[in-house]
Amino acid sequence: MAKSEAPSPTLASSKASFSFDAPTPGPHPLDRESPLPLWSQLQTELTRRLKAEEFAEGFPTEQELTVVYDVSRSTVREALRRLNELGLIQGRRGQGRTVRASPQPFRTGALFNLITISEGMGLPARSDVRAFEIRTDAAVALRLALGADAPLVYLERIRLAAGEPLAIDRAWLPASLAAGLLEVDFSDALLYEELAARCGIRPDAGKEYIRAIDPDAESRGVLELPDGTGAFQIERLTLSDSIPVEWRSTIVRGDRFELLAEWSMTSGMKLSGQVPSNT
Amino acid sequence: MAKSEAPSPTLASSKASFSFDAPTPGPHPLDRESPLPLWSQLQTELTRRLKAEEFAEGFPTEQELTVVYDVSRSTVREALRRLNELGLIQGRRGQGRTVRASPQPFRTGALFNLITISEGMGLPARSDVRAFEIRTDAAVALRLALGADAPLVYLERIRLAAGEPLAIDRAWLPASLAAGLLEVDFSDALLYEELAARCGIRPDAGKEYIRAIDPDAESRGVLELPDGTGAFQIERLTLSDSIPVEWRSTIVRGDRFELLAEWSMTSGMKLSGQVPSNT
DNA sequence: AAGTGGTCTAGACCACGTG
DNA sequence: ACGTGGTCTAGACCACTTC
Repeated sequence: MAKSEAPSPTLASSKASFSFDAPTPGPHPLDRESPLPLWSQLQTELTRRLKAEEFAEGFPTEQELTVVYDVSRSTVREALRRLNELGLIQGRRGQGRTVRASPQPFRTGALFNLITISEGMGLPARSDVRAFEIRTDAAVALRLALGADAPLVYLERIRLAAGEPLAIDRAWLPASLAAGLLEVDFSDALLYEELAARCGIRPDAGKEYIRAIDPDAESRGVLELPDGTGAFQIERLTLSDSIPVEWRSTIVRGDRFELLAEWSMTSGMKLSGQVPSNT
Repeated sequence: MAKSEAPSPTLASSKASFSFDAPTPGPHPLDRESPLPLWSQLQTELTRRLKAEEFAEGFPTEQELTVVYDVSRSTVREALRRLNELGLIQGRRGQGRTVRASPQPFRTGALFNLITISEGMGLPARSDVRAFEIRTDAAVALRLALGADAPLVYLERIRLAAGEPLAIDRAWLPASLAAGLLEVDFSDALLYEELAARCGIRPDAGKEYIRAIDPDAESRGVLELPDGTGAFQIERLTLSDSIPVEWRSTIVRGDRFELLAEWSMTSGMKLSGQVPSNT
């Protein structure tokens, strides 16, 4: 059922439109010349279509996907397995896969709470890009377990929320892994999404140091932070497959952000960020 | 290399010992008649051998496992994938798989990390008791879900670490529950321990708001906090059996304390406090 | 009976780390 | 150069659900 008698062109039917790059609806072809694995491309592609709500009338079967994207069933399953782990879809033997209502506010192991705190906070992810280039930095390279003069992709952004500065965000990534990011416009993109889509890197572990500081005059100016107000400094080492992929240092306005830790015997601990609820 | 020229019988070599059921060392055969998938049996089998520390000298390669257990590489990989997800082994392209040191000393739900942060921090819990009495406080009573003029046990302490001030700690508890505490000398006692011992109250849930502030002059004086340094404000509502038992407000020196959050796909999140590891 | 996902096989080539 | 894990293919049979 629900076979694609669709008006939109499928990939299998013809090669008529092979150079489409615009955000057209329907399936986009995979790039067999890309260094990214096919399953990774397929995962990104299906995530895109999920967000575009193209599967409102049911998720495709494995068989359909092998035909539409012209890959083997194993490749399809590898991509679907990851989507399942991320809580985006759900499958059952005999009755196909379904799109999950909400991306699970709280998945099994993979909670990205801390990662997403300074990455969006649920607010529009507008940013002011102050620097985006290749640099070297001996101190950062050390933390990334690289040589002192290793080239690094450096991205410095002012994160805005409701039009007002919320944080200064500085990120360094090994250029050997992340050079593919350089063409992205990060005034309106999420770093970890682009990292997955363009570099095939998906953070799976990390360490975060959270401190309370009194920011220097320059930071105060950039953040428009009033006197008598403090700030968080959050430094983060991000790993993927046990390999360091990012060092990040973020300064967050203390009057616009707080951490909320909830704990209970039964459900364990949950940490989240939010705008201050009182005082 | 490391082929098993072992004294223990391998499966591939012969069918000589087919009715072994005892906990013998070495590989046990899989049961092809079992309703359990082969990969599941293999996962169980490898977990058993891991616990028996049979892989102290290196984890077998995929190729070896296909031979020893007589299954396809896909089946082996399915089992290894799960062991990896559970954090028992770790693999990298080109250099084989290794047994992971410890499956993460990470208990399921009941970590009291945050609670113990200002309660001890691993340092001697010396305190300077500045006030300890019955009071009323309308704002605090509201948070404890009590009437505005309900009597509260109020305890204010300067927490010392290595003889230097670390934090100002103010705690309010309903006098109806905690009056039994009044005879304790809290210069050298832990609040939650006394609460359990004398009042039979054991916190089992809580909520903590963590903010970065610029402390006022009085707090700076008490904490001996240098200029140009920030501080944490940590407010906590503690529950026992869903009943509020404590409201606490703590101001912690930013130069002597940091939060460390560690996150991984396999083990979830862990939050702890420590003295800063770097600037 | 037909279609789905779950399991399994026997190959193949490649990227990476080490000798 | 070699062995490792990573990816990919083209099949196959089975268990389960729905019709």
